Amino acid sequence: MERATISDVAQLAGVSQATVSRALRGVAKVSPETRLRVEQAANNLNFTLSKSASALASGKTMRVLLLVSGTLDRWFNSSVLQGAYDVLSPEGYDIIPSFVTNRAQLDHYFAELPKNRNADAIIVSSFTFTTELHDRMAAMGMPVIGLDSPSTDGFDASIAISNADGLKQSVHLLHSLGHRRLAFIRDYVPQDMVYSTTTRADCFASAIDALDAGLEYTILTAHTHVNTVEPEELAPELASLVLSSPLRPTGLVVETDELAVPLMKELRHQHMRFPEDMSIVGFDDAPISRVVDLTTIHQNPIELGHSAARKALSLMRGETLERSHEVQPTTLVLRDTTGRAPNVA
Amino acid sequence: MERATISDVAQLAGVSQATVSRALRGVAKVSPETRLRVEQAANNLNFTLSKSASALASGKTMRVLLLVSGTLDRWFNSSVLQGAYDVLSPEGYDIIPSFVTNRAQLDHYFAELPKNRNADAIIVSSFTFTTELHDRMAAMGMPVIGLDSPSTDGFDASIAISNADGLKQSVHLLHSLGHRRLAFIRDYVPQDMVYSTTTRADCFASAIDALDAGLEYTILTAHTHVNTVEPEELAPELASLVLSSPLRPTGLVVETDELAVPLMKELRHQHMRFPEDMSIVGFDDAPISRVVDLTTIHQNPIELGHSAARKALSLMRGETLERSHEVQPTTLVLRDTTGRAPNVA
DNA sequence: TTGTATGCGTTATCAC
DNA sequence: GTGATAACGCATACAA
Repeated sequence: MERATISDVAQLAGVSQATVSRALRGVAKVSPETRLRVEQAANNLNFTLSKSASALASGKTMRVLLLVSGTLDRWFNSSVLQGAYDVLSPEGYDIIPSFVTNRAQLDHYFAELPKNRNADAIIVSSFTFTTELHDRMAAMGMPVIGLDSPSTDGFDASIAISNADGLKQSVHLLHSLGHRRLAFIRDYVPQDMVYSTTTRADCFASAIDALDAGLEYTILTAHTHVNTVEPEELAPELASLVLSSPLRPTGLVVETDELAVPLMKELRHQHMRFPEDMSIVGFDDAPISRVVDLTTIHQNPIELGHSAARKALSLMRGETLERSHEVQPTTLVLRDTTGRAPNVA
Repeated sequence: MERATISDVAQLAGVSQATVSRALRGVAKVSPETRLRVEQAANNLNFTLSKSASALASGKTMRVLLLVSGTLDRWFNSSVLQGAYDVLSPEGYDIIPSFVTNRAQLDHYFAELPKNRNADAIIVSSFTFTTELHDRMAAMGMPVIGLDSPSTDGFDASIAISNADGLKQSVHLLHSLGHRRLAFIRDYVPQDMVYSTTTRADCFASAIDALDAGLEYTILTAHTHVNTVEPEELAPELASLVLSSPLRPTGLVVETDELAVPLMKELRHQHMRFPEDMSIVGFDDAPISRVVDLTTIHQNPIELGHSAARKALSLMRGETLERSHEVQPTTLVLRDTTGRAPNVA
């Protein structure tokens, strides 16, 4: 009843350890008959190769780390995981997910885990890095793939979306609908920020400046960080920020759908109608936005996961990527929460 | 620049490999001074233990498998993952998630992966098992923890929720609100069913029978399986099933919130008002249900993950659980989609 | 195509 | 409390 080892299989098949190893992995030259015999023997003994032993002997762990910012049960993160799984799993790789929510945890993660050959590559999602961290990653001795990172610095490869494009699309939409006073809504930005979504506010401002159409805008920030509470708990505060803003914005752009939805709900409680009184644009095209017919900027985190995983695969095989750093386009999804600006003073 | 091994550290610290191993793991007797010296040496060399080597030598892989039914980016599954992570990660365990969506994949999974000592335990979520699979699991040589499984058979431990209680609560609620004709809505149930949610229809029927209050009911099933399409694509079909049912139900109980939300939206397009014309109860209390104020049955998959992980931990340590198989209660969450039955013929 | 021999980096069992 | 040393189960030159 003890689990069998490779030599048990070898013995039963009447061949050497080495041949069993070759046959089972389908590499090198093994005659069809031998292969068959080995496979049958392995089957009889209920045998599969030990990952630990293989890893030790070969130097490849067949594991890739996935580090995300924020908990694993968030839509974006779990979708990235699913995407990475889609391409890595068929190739025999295990994915080891983990997450951090602040700079301290991030530092600790990089200080502890990856000094060693405990994985063949790491995919790092949605972080803003310091140059110090870049150096540390570069010294890690394994490919580091960035996903949705503001910079490509320190990454061997990366896949990102263009927050700038997305925000530009939002701004242009609202502008063309006649809105002249816009607001960007976001949650609290920690000093030790690690989230790349925080760059969206800057993109929003840049888009308006670049448009140069005389639009006024303001950036409204909640006091509480959304990761410490549920998004809907921020809604009252955000709503009051919007309604009490001296600018009286008619066009709202929100950092994420997750934030936009409860905000919109709260504003409706305050008798604001969308899009008659106000227009609102989210970001992400998360499933929730379809439910409430929210106009938003589409991105596909599963695809990001695919892309990052493919880059990881190539890098692990020692190939050189023709395009190390790529950017996925974002698209504007028009639904029911945007319309012509109201005729107000 | 080559990564250091334990002997490099030993040399630098002026001790033996064995002592380094003991010191770094904080086990057995090592004098404080020695420990300090070793730790400094390890730090200087940027050294951490190799998981592969440790696993091979010790026989413990420090890995636990998490097998879920359905993709990893679904709310329930990613929450379970997060929960398991919360308790396993601090203990030094890696979690290796994977998923299957049908019986064939499930069989393949069990045929391939776990014959071997590639993990110390496995958590299996939301499956309906055949006795054959039970036997296979029992023979796997590692603790098997069930999560949300209809039966405790074949599991060394398990944590579940009471679907029966939840459905009973739904039925009683609708009954006490005066509803006399109920319908249970679900998506297509594959022949080779692996999802435990499919048992909910049975619970619904049993609850009505047990109530014995003369309620009439019907069970409405979509033709397409929700895993092959987006939930909202099923909405039109489900809505027409509801509205064309000869029973003319006024109280709807839906298998999951994920299904209830688009159904309700579609029914509203058909001029049904909730709860004036109809009442609807979901199941899960997924975040989406809060957004649309759906009355539903609450469960907490993160807690399930915690519980399963704790059981796994104990089992891996060779402890005997005082309560191997536990059931978490479900609670009814009243929101805005349920009300008194309409006064119709 | 197949077999032999060595090493991968730890842990654990002994001694001391 | 610490140091040798033999496993652990496999991959891979190198031979044959």
